[in-house]
Amino acid sequence: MVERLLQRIDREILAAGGKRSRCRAVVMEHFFRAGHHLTVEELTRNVRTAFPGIGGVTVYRTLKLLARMGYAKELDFGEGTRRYESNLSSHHDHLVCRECGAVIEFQDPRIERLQELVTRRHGFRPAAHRLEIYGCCRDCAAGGGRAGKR
Amino acid sequence: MVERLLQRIDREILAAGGKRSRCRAVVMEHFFRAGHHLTVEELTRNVRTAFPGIGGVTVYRTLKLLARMGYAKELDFGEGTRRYESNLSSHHDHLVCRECGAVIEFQDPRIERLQELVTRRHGFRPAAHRLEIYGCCRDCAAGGGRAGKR
DNA sequence: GTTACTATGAAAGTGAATTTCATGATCAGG
DNA sequence: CCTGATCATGAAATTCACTTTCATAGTAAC
Repeated sequence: MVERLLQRIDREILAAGGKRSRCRAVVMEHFFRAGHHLTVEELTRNVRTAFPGIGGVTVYRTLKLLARMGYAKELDFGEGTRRYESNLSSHHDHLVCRECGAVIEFQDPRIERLQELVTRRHGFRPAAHRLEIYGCCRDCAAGGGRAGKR
Repeated sequence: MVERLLQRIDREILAAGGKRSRCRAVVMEHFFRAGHHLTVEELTRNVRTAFPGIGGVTVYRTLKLLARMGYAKELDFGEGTRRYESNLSSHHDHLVCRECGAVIEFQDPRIERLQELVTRRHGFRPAAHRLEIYGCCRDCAAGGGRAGKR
């Protein structure tokens, strides 16, 4: 599943004049296997468990490349550092807990539809949007609020 | 109108142990008089026309102060630099044109209501949200797309 | 005034992200 | 296989927005 995808991306890179590389393959594999919303630092840590020598710069470059190719999306929850997520699943928005940092994905076609209406009213041609709701997740609201989840 | 507001903020600062200052007053006045969505750099440029000597650091500090006091809101349209807007008008969201950088504000109670429903479904207690729709504004879609508007 | 603060701005410091550059891989074609 | 040509890599340097530091100037209370 992920293998198939990596092969496709590899072919695309080759067609564009790029070359295969072990490092990049490892980074991409970890990126697509990992859940979502990874910072570069987190992903670098993960990758290093399997490939200790890898430089953080390469992770940056690989994610930028994936973003340019349309396979990754850059997120910004206002933490001062970017997060990346695979762009393969369908569109969704984010609930971000300000207590523990948990991120819940959600999707609601009614919101999408309303956005259509709003943009049309302003003669605006929508290309993308981002909706983030910040607050307090169920666990944190309930009691302790376990830290360091995400 | 703005004078009244500035007096109120001044009193609040005094009550908190701060002191009056010419610089800060000028920055605040320009901030509240200017439209919206200013970067620190833009506001600094504006302020310098009336008060040439002022340092950018003071503008940063004043905006941070206003944000802490709840009179300003920090925005982030993913440009790599923050924008600030007065927090006095009612809640609204933003249409951001990727061609010319124009920002249109809009408000739709139906979107707010749907967000209520979504968060409740996830046991999430919402505190704030941000919705930005990126695309192409009417002017840019129509023809030339005048640059440097915003 | 005098004292005790706070505000200011130049310069230095942060931290994430990017670029540079010498070195190491990878590919195409002899 | 080699041999170039070119891309990929990573350490170090750079950039850029933003923050902090620190000596000086300003402001308020006495």
